[in-house]
Parts: sequence; structure tokens; C-alpha cells
Amino acid sequence: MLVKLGDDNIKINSKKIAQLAGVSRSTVSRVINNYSDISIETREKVLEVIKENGYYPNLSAKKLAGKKSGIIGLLVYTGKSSFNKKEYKKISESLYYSELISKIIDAAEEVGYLVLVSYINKEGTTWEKIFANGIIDGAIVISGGKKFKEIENLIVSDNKIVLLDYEKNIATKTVATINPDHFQGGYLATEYLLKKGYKKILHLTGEIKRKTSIKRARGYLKCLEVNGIKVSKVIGGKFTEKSSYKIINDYIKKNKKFEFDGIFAGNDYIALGSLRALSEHKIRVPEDVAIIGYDNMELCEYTTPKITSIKHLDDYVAKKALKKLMELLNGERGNIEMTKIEIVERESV
Amino acid sequence: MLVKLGDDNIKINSKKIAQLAGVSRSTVSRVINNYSDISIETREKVLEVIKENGYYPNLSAKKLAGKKSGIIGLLVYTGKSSFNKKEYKKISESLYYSELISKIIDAAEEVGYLVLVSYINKEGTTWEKIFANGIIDGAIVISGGKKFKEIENLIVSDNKIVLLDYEKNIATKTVATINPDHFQGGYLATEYLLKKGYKKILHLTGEIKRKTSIKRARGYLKCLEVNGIKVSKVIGGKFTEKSSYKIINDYIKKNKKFEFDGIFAGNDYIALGSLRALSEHKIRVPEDVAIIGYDNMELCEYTTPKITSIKHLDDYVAKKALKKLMELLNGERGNIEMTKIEIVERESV
DNA sequence: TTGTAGGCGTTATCAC
DNA sequence: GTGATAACGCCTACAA
Repeated sequence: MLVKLGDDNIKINSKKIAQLAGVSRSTVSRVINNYSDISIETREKVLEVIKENGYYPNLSAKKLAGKKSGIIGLLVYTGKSSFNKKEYKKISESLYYSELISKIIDAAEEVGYLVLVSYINKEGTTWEKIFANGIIDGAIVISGGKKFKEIENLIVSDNKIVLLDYEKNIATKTVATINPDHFQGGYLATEYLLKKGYKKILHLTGEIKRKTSIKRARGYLKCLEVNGIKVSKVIGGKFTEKSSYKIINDYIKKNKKFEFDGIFAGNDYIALGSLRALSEHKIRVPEDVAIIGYDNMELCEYTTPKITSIKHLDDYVAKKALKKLMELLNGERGNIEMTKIEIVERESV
Repeated sequence: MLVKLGDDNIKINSKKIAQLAGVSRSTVSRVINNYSDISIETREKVLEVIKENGYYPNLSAKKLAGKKSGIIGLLVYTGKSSFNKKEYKKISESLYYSELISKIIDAAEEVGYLVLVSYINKEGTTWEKIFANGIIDGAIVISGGKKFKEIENLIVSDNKIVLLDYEKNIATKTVATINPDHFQGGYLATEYLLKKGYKKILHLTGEIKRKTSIKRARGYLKCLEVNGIKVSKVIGGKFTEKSSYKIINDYIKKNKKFEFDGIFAGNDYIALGSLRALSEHKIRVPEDVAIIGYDNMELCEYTTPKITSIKHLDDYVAKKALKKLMELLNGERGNIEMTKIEIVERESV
């Protein structure tokens, strides 16, 4: 029967608690905030009354009086390209971040924080409201590779912000950042294939101009170089199942053969399309050709064979982001960190 | 340059705005709250100063002064069974609700609300904090078929709550509820198969004791009855790919044939397992046997053939929940509503 | 160790 | 139509 209000349904506050405990409001405050200059008996008495009445200090008042609220903002920026063009997407249209968002909420809970989630849409609306409303202590911004710089200018400099960008690697002095290590991801994927005995590896990626693609490709090439492998080929397309299916299909028809024994796919959709194309040409996976995907989406579990994939550890990232934010809240300076990467082994390699 | 503080980085508040506009704080307040008893010139002048200085009223103060905060809580209860047993799960462990959660955040944004997301864990922690902290105006509780009753007792009666339960249909007088229409889902799925010409339909579901299963099965049976179909069979198992694969596989081996021409699967994993089992026995889908799943998970898109599935419209549910909550906030009474259902047509039927 | 008083930024009430 | 003033619930000097 907690949060139970008084019999007359009158809101309970520190004044009431003070009355019931026979002390002053400041004493109640001292107990709540765990101050030391207070006698043991008084503290226990107050705590008892607090518990009996299911009293929780009012957060608004607390925040207003200068304390932290224990609430952080989580802003998801799923804009398509330029911030000015307002080509933003709602959170629900970008389920890509679902898991990360959930992990952050959980990680926050672990350190006693609540999370106010919203997406950054256009100027003058939600996110401004969040930063200006005097509720949150700090915020984590998931930027999804979009132009954070444009947002940055609009944010008060003394806001405590951790930028979590899965795509671009933005250098910014105003906030702490966590960036994806695409190079490392590309390197690891390639190395994994090599270790498994595949030596002629094709890297089939999405839009080749995107930094994501470039960094992963560099990791791929570097790994081949380090291991003294001469055969390399990068084909760009789109990050879709359809695109990769067509590319592999056309390639085989044109060349009358498929000379690679491994494919490092830029993401799981690409892996899926490749798999379908190879299957239709009776090329077996992983016996003839191995495929490794990227992102470790759920669909990898439900293909035949199941797709081995590269994963940026959401768990790690979420905890890291929280830790960084807590550091900022404690006055420490922010810096840049990279994500941690893992290979989820399944059947396609 | 919004949210930009003054030159000296001094926090801007209504007092400052009042000074700059040459009016009193009350007048500023009137402008902010769109009150009518104010001259046009004064209003415009104040609005100008507000805009120039990127002023946003402090939410904590607003709430403290008795206004709504514009923040609602979203509590996800992913407990395994009994609330007392503390067998709760974190949000990230129940990705099943990811889409719904996102939709709710978006729907809230559309009516100018922010969402404080958390999960209900054990007594005395997060959710109590949320309900008692004087920040939220109301809350949506996603209960996932678990024992909401136990939570209900712990919630102050005058809290504005919309209960969103995808599994059980709980009758409760204290809150507005939105329940899943499993009966309707089962009916629609069956009807869809019949309309497509499949007449011998097997209903393969998960744990048969669960209300979810029972209601869907009733819908299935009712539909067959209405359409004068005599052939019916319900097999229970688990809501997993493995389970359904085994069931279909065993069934075919035992009976040396598969006499049904349609399968209504209790969820998409079951559909997937059935598909795999049938494929291995060279039974073609949908030529020989049609399969319809339930939940419309993303994986339906990536199977061969793609799985047709039943979907409770998250979009609809989210908007409905928000609308209900707004009604509660406006003093109207809560009642019970059902979810809306849709068939997502793909290739397996 | 404890109590008093003033302030955080807003809104509502009551004057004018 | 506008301006003082007292709340809202808490925290933090400062005083005792």
C-alpha cells in the first residue's frame, strides 16, 4: 500500500511528514537527502513516518530547489539528411534503434535514472522543450549519422550531453561522443572469414559514398593486406535485399561463374539478398561460399542457413553512454569512445 | 539560436522576460498560457521578447504551480508471472513491445506530450517513483498479460491510467483499458483462409492454457461453425519455431500424410516452424498448404515464401491509448476498448 | 542537532 | 487589461 495518500486523499508532503514525526521540514529534508548532521533517533522516526505514509518527495519541487531530477533525456534523431530540410522520421519509423533504446532505458534504471524519450523533429518543438524544461539533468542523443552539427548549435552549451552516433564519427568539443567502429567491424568480419579458410572474399556493400561503407571497406582492405591476400573486390549498391540480390545475380549471369568463396556483406539485408541469389544458382552456403552479415538483425536467426553477423554491442554502448553521462553530471570532461564489436556465429560461414 | 541563454549565461525566466518587455510576470504568464484578457499589443510585444530570448517556461515550476507537465509515463510490465515473485524482465528483454512503445512515443508527440519510459520491476522502485514524483500527468501501462491486479492495488486511485494489455482481458474499474481482440483475430485469420478456398484448416497454437490461445481458438472454431465447415483440429504446443516444427514433422511421419490444406498458426514463430517442416516433406506453400501467422513480425518478410500474418495494429492501439489518456486527463471516465486487427497479405496463403 | 526564513519559477487570486 | 501577492514543495543558508 505504498503511494497511498492520506485518508482524505490529501497530498502528502514534507510538511505533513514533519508534523507527524514531530520535527521541522528541514529535518525531513535532511533525512531524505541522507545528511549526516542528524541524530539517529530522529532519522529513524522520520524514516518510519515516511514509510508509513508512502511519501516520495515531489520531483518538480526538488528540481526547482536546485537538485537533480534523476531524469535524463533520450533524443533519437532519425532525420533523413539535413536538419534544415526537416526530413526527420519518427521513432517508430526507425526500429533500427529499438534495442539500443531499450538497453539505455534499462541501463539508466540501474543507476536510478528515469528516461524521457523523444525524437528530434524540427526546430522549436520537442527536443527544445526537453532541453529547456528544467526537468532533465542531461541527455543522450542518438544521431544516426545525421547532421548533429546543426543541432549542436541550437543546444545550450552547458547541457550535459552524450552523443551516440552509429554512423558518422563526429569530432565535437561540446559533448562526449560514442562512435561506431566501422573500420574495426570490417576488419573483424574479414579476419573471421580468413580464419575459417575463405581466401577470395568479396565485399558487397551499400551506398559506397556513405562513411559507414567507406570505413568498413577500409577495414576489409586493411585486413586483406595484413594477411597478404591479393584478391579483393568491393561492389557498392544499396543497403537492401533487392539490390544485393540483383548484383549477385547479374554478376553470375555475366561472368558465368562466381569465383569468390566468401562474401562480407555490408549489412544483413545484403547478406540475405546474396544468400537468395546464390541459392537460386545452386551455390551452397557455406560449403561453396561463406556469407557474413552486419548488424545482427533478428532475421539472421530465421534464414536457411542462419546468417553469421557482426554486431555493435548495444549493451556495451548503452552502459558506456550512461557512464559517460554520469561522469559529465559529476563535472568530468567528455571524450570520444568507440563501440565494441562482436561476431555472432551462426551457419553461413 | 534557440534555448540560448543570456550573455552572462544567466538563466532566463519569466521575470527577465517581463523586465525586457516592460510588463509584469503575470502578464508574461497570461501570454504563455494564451489567456484572452490581454491587449493585442502587449501580447505581441511579449511574444517577441520570448522568441528573441528563446525562452521556455520551466516545467518543474509550472507543474508545481498546478499546471500539467505535458509528460506522461509509459510503464512496461514484462514480469514473467507473479508480481510478488519479482520475476520481472527489463524492457530490453521484451523486444516484443518495441514497436508499440515507439508508436506510443510518437502518438504522444503528436498531441504535444513527452513520454517517460520505464518498466515496472519490483515494489518500491521505479514505477512508484514515477507515480509519486509529481511529474507525470498520467500514464499508460503495458501489462503484457501479467498480473496487473497486483500492481493496481499499489497505484493511487486518482492516477490517470490507461491499461494496455495485449494478452489478458482484465476487467478493472479503476482504469481505462485497451484489450487485444484475440477472438476476432482468430476469426479473421480463419475466414481469410476460407475465402481463399482452403477448407481443411488446422489451428496450430502455443500453450493451450493461455487465454491468448483459448480466445484465438474460439474465434477459429466459431468461424468454421458459421461457415458450416465440419473439419477442425486444434493442436497446442509452444509459441516457438522449434515446437511447431516438431509437431508438424511428427504429425506427418505418424500419419504418413498431411490432410489439411491450411494452417492457422498461433504466432509467426509457429508459422515459421510449420513452413520449415512442410518444406522438408516437399509439401509446397501455398500451393498444397496455406499458412497464416500471427503478430506480423519482421521475419515474415524474409522467409520463402513470405508469411501472411495477423496484426494487432500498434498504430491504432497507440493512438487509441493516447486518446483515452487525454480523455481521462479531461475528467472523462474510462472504459474498455478492443484492438483493431488487420491481415498483412504476403505469399504463404 | 534542529528550526526559521527565503528562494527556486510558475500560476491563480484579487485588487486596481 | 494589468500588476502585486501568495501559494506549490523542496532545499539551503543561517540562527539557535
